[in-house]
Amino acid sequence: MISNADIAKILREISEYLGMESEPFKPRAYEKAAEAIESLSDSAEAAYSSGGIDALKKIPGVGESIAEKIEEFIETGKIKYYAELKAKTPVELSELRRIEGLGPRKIKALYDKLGIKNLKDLDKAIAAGKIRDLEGFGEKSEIKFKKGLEFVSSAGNRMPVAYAVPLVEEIRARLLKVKGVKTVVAAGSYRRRRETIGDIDLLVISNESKRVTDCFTSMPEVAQILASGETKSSVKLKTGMDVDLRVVPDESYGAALNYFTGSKDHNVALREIAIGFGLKLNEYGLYKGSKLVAGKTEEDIYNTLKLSYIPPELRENTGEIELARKGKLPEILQYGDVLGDLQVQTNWTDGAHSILQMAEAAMKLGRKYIAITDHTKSLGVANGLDEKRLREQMREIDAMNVHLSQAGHDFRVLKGTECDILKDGRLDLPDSLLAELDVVGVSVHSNFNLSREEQTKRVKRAMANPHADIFFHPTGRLIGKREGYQVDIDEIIRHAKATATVLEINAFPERSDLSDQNIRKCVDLGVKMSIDSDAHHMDHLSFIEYGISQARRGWATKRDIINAWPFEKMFRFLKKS
DNA sequence: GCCGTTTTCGGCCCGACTGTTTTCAGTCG
Repeated sequence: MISNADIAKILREISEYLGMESEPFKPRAYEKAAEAIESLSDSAEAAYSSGGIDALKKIPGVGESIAEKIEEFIETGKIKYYAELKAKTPVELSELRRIEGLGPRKIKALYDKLGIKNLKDLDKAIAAGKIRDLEGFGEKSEIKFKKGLEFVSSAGNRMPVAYAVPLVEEIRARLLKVKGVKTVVAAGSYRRRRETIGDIDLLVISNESKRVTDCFTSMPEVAQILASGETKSSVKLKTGMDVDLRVVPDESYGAALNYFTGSKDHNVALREIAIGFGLKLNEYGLYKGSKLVAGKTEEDIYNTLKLSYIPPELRENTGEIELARKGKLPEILQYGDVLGDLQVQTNWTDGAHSILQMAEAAMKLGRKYIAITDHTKSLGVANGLDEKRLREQMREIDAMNVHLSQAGHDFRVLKGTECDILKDGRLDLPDSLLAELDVVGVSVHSNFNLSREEQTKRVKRAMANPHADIFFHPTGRLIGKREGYQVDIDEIIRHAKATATVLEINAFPERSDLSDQNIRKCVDLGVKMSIDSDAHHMDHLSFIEYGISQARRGWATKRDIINAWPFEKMFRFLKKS
């Protein structure tokens, strides 16, 4: 089986090989095709097997020639054209490209002149002092590559956006204190709320860029200054994370924010539209000749380009621009739309706090309800509940609701479970007990290594149980720790439709499960979803916000998210099955 | 190599910074 990522990778390598020659436009074409394939929500291989080469050509950026190469790759696992390019310059591209400052042209020069094929060769050449004498290189290049090599091993991998928040806030607070600074905004993938970020992009509004830059590059977290100029500087932190800083004057705020938020593809598409209107868009504004026509706000820029405003979470050039042109962007879920939380654990199992503590914390956040969904008995490590303890917990919750209502709180605690799905797809609690609960979540916590077919069958059986309301964290992945279990998620989504099972958008940062792409599939099919914190601690309840981001990135509207509905409607929907 | 409310041919996003150069190519986002 060939994944979209595999196809994108080989197309991207072709692009880079072409970039080594003086090919002016082909590299861009391959690059564009790679990005399109990568952001496809469906498998290109599946598209090819049902629709042939014509289906491939429907992908934007894929024409006759690239479609043929993808076909060859799917059919034979190889692309001859790629092999020829690689034979000409047999280097480990993906390795060498991780070095800051090494692009296709320099990689080629190093290979041609010193025979450098990989990082090991590069290390040796540096040790022998060979780089500095090379034409087009020098002593500084040698030092830069040496530093680059040090960072490759500790290279900051992408991290869930939530985990970058404290760092971003700290840097923001620091820069805001610099004299002359009006605004500091984190843009880039942070603002687009991608599930993980690879670097941090900060935009500062100030007329005194020198002061800001000095403060920024001398922060204690900085390990290396990668660039430091008039308006732009860039550092690598000791953690391996890159942070870019851009300082612009007030009148360019909207243009700079738009430029710096990206995505790159979205920006390129906007600039092409600007050209169509005889305008030029850059980070300082939208220009007609040398006259500034928009730039103060992002809204101005979109409106001048005859587009409706596009929220940052949608700016990936995956169809949002066409819809904005027609004024038909979906009204995506708003922050604040989620009224309650349908997955919360307590100290009855592996959570840190009591039911009451979690309820009070949720009330403080303005929630109207939470479902207590502790683990079940087969999850021994979490001290999962058996029937007897769950019944005890249910009595406590009933009493608590009476107490809360008497105290005048418009808040409800729902009786629920995160019921383990057993190896054969049966559930860990008897149907008679499940029938008495308000919310039955089901989830996989064991037997991760089943085959794709077996795992899919197992989950489908659990979802088919008439008491199963929500399938929690449907793919089981933990970002940076483990891939999800093997499961046919498309089949699960179809099955969710057929059985009226809700699929969860688990907002716990390292889960972020469903992914935005899977959310969009659910939206397209009309499968309902819930956004839950999976809180094991009071502080986790606010993770809901990241789930909302994820839902927005998946183009979900209020209609798609059951806990954005009024309580009664949500409750009726759960109990319907 | 791709693409079309300006085009089936002739365009292709735009600018900052660095290092190695005496005016610019390469890299990056």
